[in-house]
Amino acid sequence: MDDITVRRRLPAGAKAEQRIRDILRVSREVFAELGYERATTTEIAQRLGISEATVFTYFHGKRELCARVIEDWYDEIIGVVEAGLPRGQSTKAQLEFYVRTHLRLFLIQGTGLCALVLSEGRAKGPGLGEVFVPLQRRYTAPLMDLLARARESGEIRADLPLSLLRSAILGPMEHILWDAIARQREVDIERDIERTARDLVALLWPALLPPDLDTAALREFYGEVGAALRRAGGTLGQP
Amino acid sequence: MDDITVRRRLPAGAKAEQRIRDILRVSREVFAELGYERATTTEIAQRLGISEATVFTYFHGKRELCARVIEDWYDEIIGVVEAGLPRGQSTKAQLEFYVRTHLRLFLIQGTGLCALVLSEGRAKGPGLGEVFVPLQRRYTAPLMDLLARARESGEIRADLPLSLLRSAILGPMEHILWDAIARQREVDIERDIERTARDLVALLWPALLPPDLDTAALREFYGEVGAALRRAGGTLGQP
Amino acid sequence: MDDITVRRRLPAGAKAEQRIRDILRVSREVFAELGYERATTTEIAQRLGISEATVFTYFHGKRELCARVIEDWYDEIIGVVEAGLPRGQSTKAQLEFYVRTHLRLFLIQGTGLCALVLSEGRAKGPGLGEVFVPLQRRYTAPLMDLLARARESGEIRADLPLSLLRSAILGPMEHILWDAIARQREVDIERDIERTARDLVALLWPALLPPDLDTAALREFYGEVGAALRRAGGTLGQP
Amino acid sequence: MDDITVRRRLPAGAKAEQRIRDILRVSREVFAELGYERATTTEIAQRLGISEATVFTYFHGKRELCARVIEDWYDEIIGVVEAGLPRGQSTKAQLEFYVRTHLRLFLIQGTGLCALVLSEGRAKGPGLGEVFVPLQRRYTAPLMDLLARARESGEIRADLPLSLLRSAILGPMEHILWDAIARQREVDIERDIERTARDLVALLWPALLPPDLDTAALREFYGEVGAALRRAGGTLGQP
DNA sequence: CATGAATGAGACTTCATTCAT
DNA sequence: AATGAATGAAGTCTCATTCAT
Repeated sequence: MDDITVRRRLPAGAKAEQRIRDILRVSREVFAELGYERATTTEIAQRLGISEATVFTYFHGKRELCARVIEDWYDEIIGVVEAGLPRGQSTKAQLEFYVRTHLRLFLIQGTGLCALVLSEGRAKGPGLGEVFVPLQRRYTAPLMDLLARARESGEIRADLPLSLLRSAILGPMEHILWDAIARQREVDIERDIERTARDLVALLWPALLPPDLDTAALREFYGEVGAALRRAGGTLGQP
Repeated sequence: MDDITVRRRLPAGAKAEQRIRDILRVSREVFAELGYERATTTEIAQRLGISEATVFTYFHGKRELCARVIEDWYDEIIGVVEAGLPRGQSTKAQLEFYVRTHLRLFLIQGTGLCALVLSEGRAKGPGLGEVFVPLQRRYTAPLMDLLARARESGEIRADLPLSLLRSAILGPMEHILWDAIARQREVDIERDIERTARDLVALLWPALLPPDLDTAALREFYGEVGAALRRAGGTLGQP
Repeated sequence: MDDITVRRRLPAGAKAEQRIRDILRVSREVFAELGYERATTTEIAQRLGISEATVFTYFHGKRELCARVIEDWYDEIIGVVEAGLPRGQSTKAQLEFYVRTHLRLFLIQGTGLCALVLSEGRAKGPGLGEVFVPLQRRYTAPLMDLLARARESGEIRADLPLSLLRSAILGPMEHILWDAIARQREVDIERDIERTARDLVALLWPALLPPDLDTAALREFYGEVGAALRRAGGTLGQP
Repeated sequence: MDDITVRRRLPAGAKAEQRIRDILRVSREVFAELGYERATTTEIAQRLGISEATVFTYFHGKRELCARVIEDWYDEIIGVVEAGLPRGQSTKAQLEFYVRTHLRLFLIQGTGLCALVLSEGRAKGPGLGEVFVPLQRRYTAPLMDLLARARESGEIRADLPLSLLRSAILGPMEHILWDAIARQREVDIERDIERTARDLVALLWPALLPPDLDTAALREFYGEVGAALRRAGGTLGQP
């Protein structure tokens, strides 16, 4: 549609890349603070101490710029999660990591961006909407994988759609974040995040477990494993 | 402040009330579709087939109009919930009603408005923010009451803050809605809503119950052993 | 020009006249307070507690209304001056009356109208300008007559254009009024007016007198008249 | 207050300064012709053959633009007067210079601006009023100084407030200007100004001198007797 | 490459005025 | 006669975007 118009080639090179990084960094701030519509190219250029025209030298327009900001932000989050997820540990531990990491990343700078995504993701007209779907998919992929594996092994319940489980985890997180923003409490974030993440997983964990396991069966299993452990302990020493 | 100028008296009659209703109805649509900034008074007037000036005859400005739209929408939701909540039935049944009602109201038209509230509620400067706080409180009041009563009677857990429980219920709902919007599947909504509401409560219900510490610990142990076994299985083959 | 458009007939009758008087009274206030452009038909109607449309039932438009307001105001002033001017007394006394009367009429309500005339009288486009010239002439006529008579009798100087003398009297009056408005001192107006009028005439009077009369000749004349008076006094008694 | 939004940095260069001068020049014309309210940014832009937006690139709004126009105009007048006032010469000569200079400056372009100041200086609300008070003071300062010095030396009368003397000089000037505008006679301005200035000072000068009480009283007596004689003459015939 | 400068398009808003009732 | 209701026309102002230098 629009792409009939000829687009000038954007600059490239080491210096150019630094420029681009700077513009993206500041744009992220501005879009996060003000949202897409209220953010202005003027503001971005001014915070950088450069001319507005320069911004347009490196990006084809406000929309593209914003799209890049959001993509980069997603990439960052996805990268941190994929790099740090303690795959060796228990599902619950991985879940806690996931929640904690997200809360931290969002609270530090991401709430505005979160709002940005939420509100711009739905624009009807010539909005940013198209950009989001694949990003959203990549973004939730680690969590979906985690849940899928846990379900295959029977560790978590299989009687409900995975997407519902995902919503039950991401939803509260977002809600908590909005609440935090609304209340402007930015004090003692670190501590709060730790505790909130632990509390939230503690709260949700029972919801994820298979509902049909009988306490009696559990006890029996517990007893048997204990006995096996004790027997092995005679040979191997305490684990 | 600057309002030395006298404002035209608003029309008030049977016809006028119909006009106001019409304008509000269409404005709700437009704001919901486009958000505050992208929505234009021109669009609203055009959809109604009236002059823009007429809109300003009934509302003092875009902001006031939007505020009214949001207030009315909240009022609607609050009204429906308060009127229909089956207080005589079990907590779980009430919760199901609450979830079902919200999903329905939001899906029918409210998602855009939801986005509106979410994104405008945080606007700096002379935004709509001030309007929202009390509305938000009234809006969550029925749920908070429900939870508080259930907690006093020992029916649900008391070891975590109520606000967390609230987030664990409202959050997933919003997330589900966003998901639905993003996917544009508006087919078979009625059936979906019924099932989704039932599923969601089924999912969350165990999370709300007081943690039977024994059972919980057992379940966790069970899960962890299973996981360890699987991990080892990768190396050793099935035992 | 504009008068090609058909004008509806205006209402007439006793009731109608009262209406017209009311509208004119309030319009005068509003125009005086706000000036032509900032005054609105809305404001006028609202202060009267009537509908805007009613104003247009009695006047063809804002412009005509304002023109009537100004005409009536001029008529008032002219009437008061013509009725009260003490023609039997000395020129100086008449001048004092003229100045005092104007200061009072303007200060009580006229300053806004004065501003109105001053600023609207000069509008290039489709302004009110045409209305003013004849009014201005009628308005200054009493003063011009007074000066003309005094000049014919040799009482005041004949070496300068009458229009200059007129400016030397009206100009300071307006300047004093502007000053008073600017300073917002509306305290003790009555007393101030009295004194200011006396002072101003005292100041200007020497300027009006013929400059060439020799003090010596005056003294001689004085002596002769005095002698004549004394002689007559012997027959007639003290005057 | 609401100025959270960042304002575009104003251009600043040689070209920019020329632009600013052009805009100010034309704006002065337009405001002078039409007054603040009737003047439009559209008109200003059109006369310059530029886009309206360009005007707003250099000035933050109509009000600021108008304020600048008036300030510049005051500065011009003040500058010319202060630079040219022949302080070495007689008080009367200085007064003549002052009057002549003002008449010239005002007649050439200033009458509209004079009206602007007069009518906008009194606007309620967030008008231009605040700008004027200090300007007005600087503007009248040279005249006030001149009068004060002359009074100290006993050259002019001390029995009336200085402000009255000032009004007696500035007032007629303004009145003469209004008159000139109203009559649209812009022919032979130079010659007219010279003569009018000389005449006006000739007229007012006696008013400023200390009242030689004897002479003044005599003149008054003379005038009154003459008047009485004339009046009686109407009845009695010439004596 | 960077930018100063300009602008088209469009937003919200006001208000005198008309007309059917 | 009075008015409720509607509106055309116009005004101020913003901002993403372009282009010559």
